[in-house]
Amino acid sequence: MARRRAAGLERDQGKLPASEAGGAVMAFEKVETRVDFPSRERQTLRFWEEAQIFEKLRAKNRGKPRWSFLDGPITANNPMGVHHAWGRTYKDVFCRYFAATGHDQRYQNGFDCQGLWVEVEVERELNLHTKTDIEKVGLEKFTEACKARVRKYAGIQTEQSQRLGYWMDWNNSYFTMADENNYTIWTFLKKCKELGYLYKGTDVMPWSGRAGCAYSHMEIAEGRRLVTHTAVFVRFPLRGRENEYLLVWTTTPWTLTSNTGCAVNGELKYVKLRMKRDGAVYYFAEENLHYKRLEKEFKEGFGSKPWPSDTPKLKSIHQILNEQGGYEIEKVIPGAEMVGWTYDGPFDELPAQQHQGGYTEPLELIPEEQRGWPSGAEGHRVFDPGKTSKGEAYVVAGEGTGIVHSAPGCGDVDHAWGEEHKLVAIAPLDDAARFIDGFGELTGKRAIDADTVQFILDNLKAKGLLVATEKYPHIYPHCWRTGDELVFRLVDEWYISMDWREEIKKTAQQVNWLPAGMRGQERELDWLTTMRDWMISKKRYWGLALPIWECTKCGHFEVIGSREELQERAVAGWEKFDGHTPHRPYVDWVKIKCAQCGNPEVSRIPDVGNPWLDAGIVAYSTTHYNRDRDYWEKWIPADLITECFPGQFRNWFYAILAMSTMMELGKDDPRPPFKTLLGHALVLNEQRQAMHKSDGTAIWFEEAAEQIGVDTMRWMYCQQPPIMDLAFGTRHPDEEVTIEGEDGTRITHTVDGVRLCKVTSGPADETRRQVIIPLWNTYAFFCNYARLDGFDPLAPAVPLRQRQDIDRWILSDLQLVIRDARAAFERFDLPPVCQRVQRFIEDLSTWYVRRNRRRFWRGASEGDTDKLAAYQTLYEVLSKLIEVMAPILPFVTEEMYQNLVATQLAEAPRSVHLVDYPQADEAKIDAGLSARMAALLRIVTLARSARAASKLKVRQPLAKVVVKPANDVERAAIEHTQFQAHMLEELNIKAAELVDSVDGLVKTTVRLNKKVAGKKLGKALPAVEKALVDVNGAELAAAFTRGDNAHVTAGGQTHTLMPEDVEIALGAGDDWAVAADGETVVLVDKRMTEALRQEGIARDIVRNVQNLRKDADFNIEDRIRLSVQTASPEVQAAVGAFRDYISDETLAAEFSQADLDGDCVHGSDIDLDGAQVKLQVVRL
RNA sequence: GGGCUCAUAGCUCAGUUGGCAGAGCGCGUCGCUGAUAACGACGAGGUCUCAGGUUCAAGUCCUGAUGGGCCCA
Repeated sequence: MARRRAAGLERDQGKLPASEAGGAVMAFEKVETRVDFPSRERQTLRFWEEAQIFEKLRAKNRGKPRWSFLDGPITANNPMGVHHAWGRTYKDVFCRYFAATGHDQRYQNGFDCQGLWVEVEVERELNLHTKTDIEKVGLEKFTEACKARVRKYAGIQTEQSQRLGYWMDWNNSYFTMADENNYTIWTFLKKCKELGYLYKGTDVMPWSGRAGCAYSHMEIAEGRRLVTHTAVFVRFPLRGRENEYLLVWTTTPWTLTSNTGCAVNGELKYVKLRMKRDGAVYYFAEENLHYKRLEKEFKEGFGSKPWPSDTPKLKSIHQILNEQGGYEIEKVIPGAEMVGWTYDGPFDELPAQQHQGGYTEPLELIPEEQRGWPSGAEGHRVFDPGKTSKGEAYVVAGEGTGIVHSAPGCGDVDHAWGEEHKLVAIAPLDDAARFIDGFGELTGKRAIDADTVQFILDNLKAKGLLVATEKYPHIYPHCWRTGDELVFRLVDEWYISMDWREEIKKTAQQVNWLPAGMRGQERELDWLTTMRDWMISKKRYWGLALPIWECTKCGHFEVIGSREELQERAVAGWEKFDGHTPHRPYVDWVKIKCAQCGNPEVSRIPDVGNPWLDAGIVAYSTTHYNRDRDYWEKWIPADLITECFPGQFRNWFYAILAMSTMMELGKDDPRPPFKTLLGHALVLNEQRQAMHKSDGTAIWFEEAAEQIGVDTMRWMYCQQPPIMDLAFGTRHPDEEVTIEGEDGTRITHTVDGVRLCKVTSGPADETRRQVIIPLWNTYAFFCNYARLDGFDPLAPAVPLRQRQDIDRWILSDLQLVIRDARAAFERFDLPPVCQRVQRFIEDLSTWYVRRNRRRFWRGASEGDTDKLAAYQTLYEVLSKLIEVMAPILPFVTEEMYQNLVATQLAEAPRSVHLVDYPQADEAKIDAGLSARMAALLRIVTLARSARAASKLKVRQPLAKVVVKPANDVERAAIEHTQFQAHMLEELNIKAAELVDSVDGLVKTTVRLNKKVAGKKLGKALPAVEKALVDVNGAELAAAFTRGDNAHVTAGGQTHTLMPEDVEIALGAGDDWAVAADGETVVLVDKRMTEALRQEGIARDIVRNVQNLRKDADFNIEDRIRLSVQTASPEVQAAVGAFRDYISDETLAAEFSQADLDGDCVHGSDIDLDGAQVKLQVVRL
C-alpha cells in the first residue's frame, strides 16, 4: 500500500530519468493544473506561425484527393462578434478534419464588399447625408472610400479569424468587389438577357428618401415599425351633384396631391347621408358608419407591441359626424351604382394634375400607350377594381370608408389599378422623397416631414375639403438602415424574370440540406415557388455596375458580358476607364454605339446591382470559370457550404442556386454549385434574446476569446444542435476588463478599438468544467507522474494480452470513439462527436484514472510490467484522443501533443495537425469487454445508491454486497476477479456475493405492467390492477421464478398473468440497504463489527491527516511525525490496530500521543462520532 | 389575412406504436477527494396552456380556443 510517490522521489533525487541519459528523449514537462487557457492559446498561435504548420499541412496534402469547401462571403463592414464565430468554427473544423484525412483543399475565405450597407457606413464616416452630398464629394472619392473601408474590415476580420484558430489561405481571400467577380456576374447577366429573362419594369416601389433608392420586398420586411400617423377624412365634391361628396380616408395625406381615382366595391352597400350642419351629402360604406376601428388592437396591441400610450382610442365615423352636428341617412345604394361618377380632386389646381397622360419626372417614365390618356384633373372617376387573383375583393368595409383614394403614382396596387382602368399615374416625389416641379408650393418639400403634412392639412381645410383628422397607429415600413419612413415612388427598375424557376428547383433538389430538421429543401422550394421576379437594380453608387447600356433615343438596351466585349464595343471613354475597376464612376465613362439606331453615345444605366448577385456568383468567379475551366471543373460542385440559415433561403442560398442554375442552363450535365449545405441557427445572449450592437449587449469576438477561450467557444458551437439557437452568454457593458496573459500581454480593446467588457457564460463554464479541465487534468496526472517515473514512450509495448482488462477496456472504448467520430464527421454531424468524446473523457477521468491511480504510484521495481502497461495504456489513450479532438479543440490538443509526442518521438510530425486522423484499430475492439465494464459501472452506481441509503459513509467499511444480476453480462462482470476488486475498493466493502434471487432478504410488491398487460386485459385492466394490491408479491414472484403463471380473480373473472405482465418492486429490510434497476438488484449489508468499526475510525484519521498535510502545503513525498490524542478507548484501539495502515497512507514515520514541538506544527480537533480527537503533524 | 411550427420542473429541453411524466443546469442534504476551478448519491420542485372528444387508459390521437415563433401576403 505504500505510495510510490515518496519512494520515486527518493530514487530520483532530482535527477532526470535514466532514459534521458541516452539523449534521445526529453522528460515530459511538468504540467500545472491551474492554467490560463486564452494566454496559452496565444502562445500556440505563435508556434503555428513560427513553425509554419499550416503551410506544412498544405504541402503534405498537395495532389491528394480533393475536398472542396466553398466559403459564403462575410460582410466586411464591421468587426466580428461571437455570432460570426459559430459558422467559422464549422468551416474550420470540417476543413481540418478533411485535411487530417488527407485531402487537398483551396482554403479560400471570402469577403462581401459591395452594397448599401457599406455606403451607409462610409456616408457616416464622411459626414454625408444625401445622395447629393455624395455626388458633391465625387463618386471617385466615394468609391475609393468604400474600398478602403472594406479592406480595413477585411483585415480586422482576418486577424479575428486567426485568433479563432481558423486556418485559411489568408493571403488569397476573395473579395466580391474584385474585377473577376464583377465580370463573371456580367457573364451571368448577359446569359439572362440572351434567354430573354432580363427586362426593365416600371413600378411603384417602396423608397427611402434618405438612402435614395428602392427596396425590394425582402428588404422592407426587416424595417417594419409601429408608428402613429395623422390620418385624414377628406371629402371629394362629386361633379354634377350639388353639395354631394365622396368621403375618403387616408394615412398618407401627401398622396392626395396625386389622386386620380376612387375605388369602391360594387357588391358593397353604400350609405348616402346628409349633415345637419351644412346640408352636405356624404357617400361611404354603410358598414363603416358604426364600425369600431382598431378595436382589437386598442385592447391587445399590435402583435407584441402595445397600443401607443399617447394615442386616444379611435372614434367611429358615426361619432365623428355626430360631433359635427349630426346627420340623417337618406338612402342606401349598391356600390355598383357609383361606378363611373366623376369628382373634383383635392389638388386639381396643380400643374401636375393637369398634364395629359399623367405626370412623372422624367416624363419618359410614362409608357407610350398612356401618353394620350386624360390628365389627372380631367379623369377623376369612381371605379371598381374587382377581386384579387385569390378571389377576395380589393375594397372591403371596415377600416377607412369603403371608398379607397387611388394614386397610381404612389402605390403599387394603385398603379396596377390605374393601368387597368385607364387612370393616369402622377408621381410626385424625387429620389430624396421631395415634391418635384409641378406641385406649386409643395415643390421641394419632403413628403414625410411633419411641416409638409401640416401644409397639406391647412390647404385642404382652406378649400373646405377636410372633414376630420386623427392620430392613427399602424405598422409602417421603414428604411432598414436609416430608420426613415419609406414612401412609394414610381421608378424604373431592372428585373430578372423567374419564368425558369423550375430549373432552379431542380438544382435545389440535388443538394443535401442539413440539418434535416431545418427542412431546408422544402423551405427553399417554397421560396422558389412563390418568389416574384428578382429586382436586381439599385439607384446607388457602390456596387456591381450593371452592364446594361440603354439607348435613350430608341430604348434599345444591351448587356455586355465581359471586359473584352466592352472594349470591343467602346466608342469613347475606354482609355480613361482602362486601368480602373469596373465600378462607378469609371465604367460609366465608356460609351458604346446603339446597335439598333446607331446612336453613337449610349451610356450605361446608372444603377448598381443587388449585392446578392455578388455573393451568388462565387461558385464561378472564385474558381475562374471564365479563364480556367479545368480549375472550375476540379472544385465545383463544392462538397460543402455552411452558413447561418435564417434569412438565407431567400438571400445567399437562393442567389447561388439561381445564378449557378443559369450558368449551367443548356449544358448536358448541369452541375449544382455544391453537394451539401449545412445550416445553423442564431447566437443569442444567455436570456435568449438577440444581442444588439446599439445597446452594448453584442459580444465582440475578442472579449469572448480572451475571457472564455476559443477552444471552449469552439466546443460550444460544435456540441450545439445546429437547428437550435445558441444561448451564448452575457456582456456586462458597465464592467470594463483588462486581460493579462501569462506571457505579459495586456489586452484592453478589441481590434476595432472598443473597450473590452466583462463577458460571462454559463454554457462556457460548463464546457470548461466538463470537457477541457478533466482532459487537462488527466493529461497533467499522466505527465507529472511519467516525469517522476522516467516513463519512456519508446519502451517496448507490453503485449495487450498481458495488460489488465481495465486497460483493454479503455483501449477498446477509444477505438469506438474514433470510429463514431469519423462516421459523424463524414455526415457533417458534430454534436455526436462532442457527446461521444465527452462521455469518454468522463469514463477516463472518473473511472479509469481513479481506479488505476495506485498502479502509477507504486514503487519502482524491476520488471513491473503492470505499471508499465498502465503508463502505456494511458499514454496511448491521451495521444490518440487528442488526434480525435484536434479539429474541434486545435489549441489545447496542440499543447498536449507537443509535450506528449512531439518532444518525445523524434520522427513524430511537428504538430498534431500534421498527424493523419486516427483509424480505429479493430483488433483492439472487444465488445464483450465494453459491455461487461458498462454493466459493472451500472452495478457500482446502484451499490453507491444503496450505500447512501444505508447512511454509512464510504469511509466506513462494510462486510458484504449482494448482487442479483439481470443477465449474463452483469454476472460475468461481477465474476471477473479484477472487476470485482475494483467494485469492492470503490465501495469500501469487503466481499461480494452473486445470487439468483433476493427473496427473503427484501419485501416484494407487484405492479401491473400496463403497456403489456393492457393489450390483453382491455376493459378488465382497472379491476385487475385493484386486485393486485392485495396479492402477496413474494408468492407471485416465487411462482414466476418456478416458471408458473399467476392467476388473479377480479370482477368474477380469473385472469392469467405472465411474468412480463407485472413489474416487481423491492423494499429494504433492517439489515440490508437495497437499490434496483429493472431486473438488477444490489443489496448492501448494513451490519457492523468491531473490526469494521476500527478500520472506519482509522480511515477517518487518515483522511483528516491528509487534509492537514494539504492545508500545511506539505509536498506529497514529505514524511511527518503524527500525534493522535484522544480519551476514547475505541479510537485508541483503532489507532493501535491500524498503525501500519495509517503510517503508510500518511507517510507518518513517527507516532506520538503528546503535543508536538517545533515551528511548523499543524493541528486540528476533530469529532469522530462523538469521540474528541486532537491531531497534529510536523514535517520531518 | 393564409401556411408551417411550438406550448411539459425555477431555466433550457427530451418524451418512441397511447400504458407509472424524464434529463441537464440551478437549489437543498449527505458523501468522496493529495489529478480535478471537481466528482458521486439522494431529495425537493409538475393542473404536461385551456376546453371538449375518442379510449379500459391521453403529455401523446381528434376538434376548438388562447399564447409564442417562423414564412408568405
